[in-house]
Amino acid sequence: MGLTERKEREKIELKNLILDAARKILLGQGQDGLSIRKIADEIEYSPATIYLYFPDKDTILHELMDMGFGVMNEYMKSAYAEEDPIKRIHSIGHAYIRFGLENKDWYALMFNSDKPMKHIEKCCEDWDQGMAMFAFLTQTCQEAIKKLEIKNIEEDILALHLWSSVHGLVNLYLTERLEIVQRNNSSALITKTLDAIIQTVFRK
Amino acid sequence: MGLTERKEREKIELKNLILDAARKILLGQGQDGLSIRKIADEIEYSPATIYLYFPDKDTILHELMDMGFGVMNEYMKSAYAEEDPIKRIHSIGHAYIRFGLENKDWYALMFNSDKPMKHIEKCCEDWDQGMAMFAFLTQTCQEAIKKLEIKNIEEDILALHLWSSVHGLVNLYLTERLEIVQRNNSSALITKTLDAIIQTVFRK
DNA sequence: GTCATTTACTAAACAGTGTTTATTAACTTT
DNA sequence: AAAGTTAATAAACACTGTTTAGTAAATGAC
Repeated sequence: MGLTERKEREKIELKNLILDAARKILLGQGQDGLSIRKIADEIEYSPATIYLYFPDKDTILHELMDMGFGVMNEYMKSAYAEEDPIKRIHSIGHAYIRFGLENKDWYALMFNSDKPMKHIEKCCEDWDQGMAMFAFLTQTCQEAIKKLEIKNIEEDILALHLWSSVHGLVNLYLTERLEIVQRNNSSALITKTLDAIIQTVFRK
Repeated sequence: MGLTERKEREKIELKNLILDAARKILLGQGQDGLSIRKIADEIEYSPATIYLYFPDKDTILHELMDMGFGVMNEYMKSAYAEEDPIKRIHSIGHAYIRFGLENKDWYALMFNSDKPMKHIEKCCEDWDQGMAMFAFLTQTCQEAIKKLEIKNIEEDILALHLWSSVHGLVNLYLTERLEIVQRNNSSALITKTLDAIIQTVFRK
């Protein structure tokens, strides 16, 4: 039965070919520019073929989302290695922002788009990589609170404070609201603001 | 020349009819569900007619955005009246969040959609209502910093800190990332987090 | 080797989308 | 009444996600 195995392999190969083409189009033309027909053109198959490998477009977007978390993890590597919890929070924050600013399309897909989330609702898959990252932040917050002996702050509230701040900053930047409100170098402004936030939170 | 005046009036009336239909569809079916053809159906004209009154769909979205700021200003009214700067920041924050959670479609259009913004680029119109609101927040931050004699914080950095936090919270909620990370009552969690943020920022 | 079955793929269609163009019908002015 | 202007539209163009019916090739059984 060596033949069926080869078939299996070829099926997976075409699946990857589709995802690869989708990734290329996403990064080149954004989520709005990503269509089933363009993927089909790219891999030189008919649009209908794609539906033999994926039930719908949302599923493809969800798979791309997972790839995006892979990219983000690269940015987080040095943060994962950091021993000191406060420095680690710094590192996580800056990595998060750098990832967001440098990967507009990945970011939008992972943190703003509701299409892959609707797919989650339907198919019971979860947002596990996002949850894992938030769990890591919460863990780090707990360590930081313990180390600095901060009172009256729960770690998950602090984690959410930090996450929403960087998420807000990245979103304001990516949707161009920042540069409208403040014309000068908004990318530098974000970094400065993040530093100020962390300083405010952990000041004695 | 009373006739031409009547014509003018009728032109404006149809323009308002279009915007009214657009608003109705936006609130009923979201931005994705809002199409030129649906507007045309609603007002019982042909789709092409709409293009006699608006150059493109983005312009309509931009006009809706302005209407959205009108709705938001209602939420902000009590905040505008508040004398004490710290209480005012509280009030602004809660009004912002309440508006966001209760008006998903307005919020997405005003603070996330890039389509009305692209229209701004093309037509040199600005995001004046958004800028005015941020200016009010910055002004309030300045007053608060002065009153509490806080050192080492610039008012615009603080304002951006607060804005990005609530913007992030609202977005995480609306895109359902919050309820995935934290299953229980995420609306209450947001309020709690906002209170914690303000407490952290203005603690002695 | 031939025939039946399964597999892989696609052309065409459906119902949508924003937008443009040519045309018609009605109203205004001379 | 004729000419000119204006308001509205039908139809088309180039897209979108998705489904269905049909074809051609590879495989399995005899």
